[in-house]
Amino acid sequence: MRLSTKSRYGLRALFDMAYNAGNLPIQVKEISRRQNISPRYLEQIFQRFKKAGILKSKKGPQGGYFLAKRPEEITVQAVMEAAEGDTLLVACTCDNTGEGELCELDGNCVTQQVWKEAADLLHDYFSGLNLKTLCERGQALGLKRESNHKFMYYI
Amino acid sequence: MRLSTKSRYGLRALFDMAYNAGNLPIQVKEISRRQNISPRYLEQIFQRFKKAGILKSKKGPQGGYFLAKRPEEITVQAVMEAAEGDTLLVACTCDNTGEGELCELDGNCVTQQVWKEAADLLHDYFSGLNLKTLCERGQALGLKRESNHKFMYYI
DNA sequence: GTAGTTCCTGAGTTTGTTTGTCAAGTTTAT
DNA sequence: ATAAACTTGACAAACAAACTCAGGAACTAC
Repeated sequence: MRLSTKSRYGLRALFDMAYNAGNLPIQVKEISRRQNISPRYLEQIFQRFKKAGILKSKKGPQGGYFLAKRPEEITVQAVMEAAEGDTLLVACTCDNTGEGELCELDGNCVTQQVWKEAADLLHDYFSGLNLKTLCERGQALGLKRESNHKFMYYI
Repeated sequence: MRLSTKSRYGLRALFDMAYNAGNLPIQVKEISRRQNISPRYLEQIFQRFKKAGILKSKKGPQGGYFLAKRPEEITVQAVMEAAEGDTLLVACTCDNTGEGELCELDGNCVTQQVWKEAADLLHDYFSGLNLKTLCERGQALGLKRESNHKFMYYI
């Protein structure tokens, strides 16, 4: 039950954007440098976020990605769903490959309840968190913002 | 974030044992038939449970696996840890491959908090459930027990 | 038209799942 | 006692899926 890197990297990257960039387009290159994530891989993750309506993009110089909504409108739950794709939070409603019926027939699926309740637990928790929440936490922790980073290297 | 089949199959199998077999040794073959799980794979999972002190085994005819403790002493949490091995519940305390320090340096790990809290949530939930709990649930659902199943095929 | 980006497709590597083979131990029947 | 049948135990090969990364095409600003 490992959390995929898509979620971990993805959330870290989005937090980074909300915390450091605000609304401005920022390049994958920048984020990957700050967060130490493979740029190419991060691009893929961002594609998912784009399809999910979390990010928008702009090509060309001065281009990059930027948040499609306000930070408080982007929940961690939405990020998870976009990143993991299958939207299976904990994974099993006992229908892995159409074996769902069999589970019902057997009736032996108390475990299904367990996974369902666990998934709900996570769902509720993740739904209560959004990028704004995370930014506030970051500020509470005293995390440094790397603002105007673009210009630092041009002088 | 998919729950590995080791956990799903494993818990289902253990529940099956507690519910149907009681203390008697039961064969992998039987469980895999009832639960529709690949027998060889289930054996591997049971080896983990054996090492974790959840199951014991007996070879030869009339042999099989049986619970090493009473059902109420086997928590779902313990099953998860035994099945998943790495004991990583949600996976990331940000030290995937010794990159932990880097996360601290960056200080950009608000996400670490999030995963930690989510993991704790699951840990608490799973620790509150055990095989006896599940059996009671099964009974409440009116699941049929397949008792004396051995003899049914010998007449 | 040139440089800086995102976007699309694919390939290599790892991990998870399944199946196969044979050895070791136990019970039962002869 | 001895053989036969049954069951776990250990190892490894085959198969599938997912993770990770790379190359080049498409687009946009200047």
